[in-house]
Amino acid sequence: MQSMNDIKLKILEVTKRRGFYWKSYEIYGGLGGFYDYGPLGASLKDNILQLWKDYFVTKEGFLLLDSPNIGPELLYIASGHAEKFTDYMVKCKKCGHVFRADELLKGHVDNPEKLDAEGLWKNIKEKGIKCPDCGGELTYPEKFHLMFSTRVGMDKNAFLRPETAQGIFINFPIFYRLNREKLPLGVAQIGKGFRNEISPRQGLLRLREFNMAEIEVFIDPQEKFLLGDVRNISLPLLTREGKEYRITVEQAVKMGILSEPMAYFMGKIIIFLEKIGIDIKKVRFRQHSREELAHYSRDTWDCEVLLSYGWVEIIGIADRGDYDLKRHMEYSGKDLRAFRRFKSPKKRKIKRLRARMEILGPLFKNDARKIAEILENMEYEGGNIEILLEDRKIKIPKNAYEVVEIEESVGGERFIPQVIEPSFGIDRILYAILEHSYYERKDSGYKVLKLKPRVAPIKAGIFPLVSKEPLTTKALEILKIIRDSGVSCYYDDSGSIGRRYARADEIGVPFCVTVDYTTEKDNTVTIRERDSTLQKRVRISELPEILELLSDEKINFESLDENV
RNA sequence: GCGGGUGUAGUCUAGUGGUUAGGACGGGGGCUUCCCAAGCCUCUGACCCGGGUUCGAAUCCCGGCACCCGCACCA
Repeated sequence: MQSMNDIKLKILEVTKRRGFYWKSYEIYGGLGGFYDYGPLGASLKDNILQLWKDYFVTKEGFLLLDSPNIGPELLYIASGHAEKFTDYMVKCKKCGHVFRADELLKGHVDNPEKLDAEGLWKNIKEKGIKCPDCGGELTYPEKFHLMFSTRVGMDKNAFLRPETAQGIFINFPIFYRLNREKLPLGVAQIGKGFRNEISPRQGLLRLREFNMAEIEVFIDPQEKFLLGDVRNISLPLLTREGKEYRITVEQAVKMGILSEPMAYFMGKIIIFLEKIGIDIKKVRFRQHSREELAHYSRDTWDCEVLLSYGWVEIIGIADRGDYDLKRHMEYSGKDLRAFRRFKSPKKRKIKRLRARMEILGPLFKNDARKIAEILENMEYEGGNIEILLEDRKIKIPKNAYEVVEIEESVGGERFIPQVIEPSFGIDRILYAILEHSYYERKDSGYKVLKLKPRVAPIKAGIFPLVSKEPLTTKALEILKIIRDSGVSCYYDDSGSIGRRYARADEIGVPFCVTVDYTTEKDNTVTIRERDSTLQKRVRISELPEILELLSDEKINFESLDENV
C-alpha cells in the first residue's frame, strides 16, 4: 500500500517526464502559479473540454460565448470584484504574521470592511489592536488586490477577468433574444481566468492563470425546473450543518436540501465526472458555510474530490440569485430583465393622459413631441405632473393634457432572472483525472494511467513485434492509415515489445496495435487493451473503424469480436 | 506574506572546500529479440540565479527565484 504522498510525487514525476505539464518560465527562474501544458497535457485538456461541451452545451441546448479576458474597470466595480477582491492587510512587526485589517476590527467597529487604509489605521491605533498571535505592533494597512490590473490604451484602467461569468451576464439581453426570449437559458463559456493569489501552491491546483468552463443558467423562479433524467442519480452531500446524506437528486429536492436547478446540475456533474474518469466514490458536494459564501452568492456547493492533497474543490455550483444582473443594471443603466408572459392577459382599468399638442406646442417648442410621448406613456396617479426630460425637471400645466380612463390588457411583466452557476476548474479536473487514473501493476509495479479512451491524449500505439523488416514497414503503413482516419497514434520500434507496451501504459494509451509474423500471412494485427493486457486479432482493413469506435467508446474492447 | 525544509542531466539521486561532479533509469544509434521495461556495445546530458568569503565553492555566507510542509489567504 502506497501512501498518498507517494502518489503525488509519482504523478509529478510522470507528468513532467512524459510531457503533460510543467512550470512555466523555468529558464528565467520560474514564476509562481503558471504552468505550461505539453503535448499530452494540452491534448488531454482539449479532450476534457470536448466532452464538457458535448455534455453541458450540445446536449443541454445551451449557448456558447467567447468573450475577452480583459474588461473595463467599471465592469468589475459593478460586479463587486473591485471592492471585494481588495483586502487591506496588516503585518505583525514582531512575529511577521499577516492579517486582514478588517477582520481584526470586527467587533470593535461597525462595518470595518468599508474603511479605507487611513480609516483602518486610525481605528487600529485608537482601539489598541495588537497582533492576535503574539501581541506585537502592526504595520500600516497595505492594499492587496486579487485581480490583475492593467491599462488599455494610454489611460483606461482595466482588469484581467477573475471569472468568465461577467462576460455572460453583461450579454444577457443578446442571449435572451437569441434564445427567442425563453427561459431557462444556459450560456456557457470556456476560457481563462486570472487571480493574483498571494501564494500559489500545489501545482495545477492553485494557479494564477487558469482554465475554467462556466455556465450561467438564467431561470424564472416562478417556473418549475424539471429534473429530467437525473432524478435518480445518487448525490453525496455534506451540508453546512455537517450532516451527510447519500440521496437521489429527487429526494434532495423533496427534503428541501437543494433547489431543483442546483440538484439537477449536481446530478449532471456526477454523470460527467464518471464519463471523464473521476472515481465518483471519491466525490462529494459540500455546502459553503455562511462566512464562506462569495459576495454574490446565496448558496454554494463545492464539488470536491478526494486527492492526495485532501478534499479539493473542482467545481462550484453557486446560486447567484439576481445579484449580477441587478448590479449591471444599476451601473450600466441598461435593462437586463426578462419578460414573463401571463397565462391570460390581465385586464385592468387605468388612467392615462392624452397630450394636447395645441397647448404643448407653443409652450415647449421643439421639446413638445418628446414631452407628449412621455405623458402618453405614463400612468396617471393624480396631482400635478412634473416630468424629467434630459435631466431637466419640467412642470406640465394642467390644461396641456386630458385624463382618460381606459381598460388595458397587460400581457406579462418584466423581472430579473435568477442565476445558477456551475463553474468548472479545468486544471483541477485534469489533475484529478490523473490521480484517479494512476495505478501500478500488481505483479511488476509498472505505472499505468487508466485514462478513458475518450480523454486519452493518444489512442493507439503502432508497433512491429520486433524491429525488423518487413514488420517495421508494415507497421509504418498502418500508422499512416490510422492517422489518416483521424485517430491520434504513434509508432515505436525501440527496445523490446514489452518495453513499448509499458511506455504506452504510463501515458494512458488505451490500445496498442502490434504487427507480427502472422500479419504477412493473413493481413491481421493484434490489438492490446491497456488494463487487461488482453489481445484480440483483427483484420487490417477493419482496423481504422475499430480503433475509431474504441476511441469514441462506441464499443468496448470486451465486446469486440475477433473477426479473422 | 511568515516559520521550517529543499534546489546536482529529461527523471531519481551520490557527492559537505581541492583534478576531467559519480551512478541508476530514460533518450538517440547499433547488435540481439516471434508479445509485456531481458541483455550487450556506444553516444547524449546536470551543480536554480546573482553577489560575497577563499588561492580554490555544487559544498560556507548573503540576497533573489522556485518547490515541499505548516500558518495565513483562497471572493
